[in-house]
Amino acid sequence: MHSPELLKGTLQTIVLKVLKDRGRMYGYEITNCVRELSDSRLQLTEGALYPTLHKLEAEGFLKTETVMIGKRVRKYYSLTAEGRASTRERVSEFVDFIRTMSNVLQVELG
Amino acid sequence: MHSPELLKGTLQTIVLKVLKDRGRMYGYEITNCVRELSDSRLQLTEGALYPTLHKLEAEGFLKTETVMIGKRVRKYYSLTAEGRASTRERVSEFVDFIRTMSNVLQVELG
DNA sequence: GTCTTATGCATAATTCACTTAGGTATAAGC
DNA sequence: GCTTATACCTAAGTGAATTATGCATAAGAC
Repeated sequence: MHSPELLKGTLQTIVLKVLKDRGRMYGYEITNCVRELSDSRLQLTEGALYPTLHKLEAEGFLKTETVMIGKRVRKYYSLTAEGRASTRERVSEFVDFIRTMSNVLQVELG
Repeated sequence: MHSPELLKGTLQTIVLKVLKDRGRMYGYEITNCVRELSDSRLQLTEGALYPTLHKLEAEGFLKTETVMIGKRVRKYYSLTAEGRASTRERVSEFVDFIRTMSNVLQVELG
């Protein structure tokens, strides 16, 4: 696991990007997806994930669709057009930030 | 300027690393140094910098030396042995975090 | 010669994303 | 039946930042 401090400010970007790459997903699925993509280095907590999803929805970046699986509720999230635009922005902003940081810290990436 | 959210959790690492690279520095100098290294993309605020320096000193990572320049006080900071070890750790942790993130976000760096 | 900018330190109140800690409920494995 | 996995949610607390101050000396513009 990484120092969780570093994750701050990147959670929204992560959520938006995996939704962009995979299309429709539900919360629990996003958690597992990120854990796999990160080789268990990133473990999204529910207390962080669900409020983030609700916020992104309230801001118009995500839309939802609720499905019943037997008697259990499952809430699928997907990007709106605005969400796709925002994802592009945030990812490129993140890449730019990394370039800047690697300059300040004098480290090589790639 | 970058979205300031991304900076969270990286300030200590930045301070430690520039001190490692440049040796003795004072607060105001660190601010300017980081601004130059980042092409004005990172602007450390005093309200964040000074408390951070004090904290790192209290934790034994930095030591200080106060010098009078005319009638003005200047407080130089430099790394302790522990500070150097911690810097190595944090920088490599940051690089590792970036690798993980580039995997999750499916972006190419370098 | 005074007015603005640069130098240089510092702290206090507030914000906000996250952690921690709880709560509810169904389904599957053993 | 008991534990684990699935699946949603919220509330209190933390802590690193922002924002807003405050103080003081030195330099440059004009």
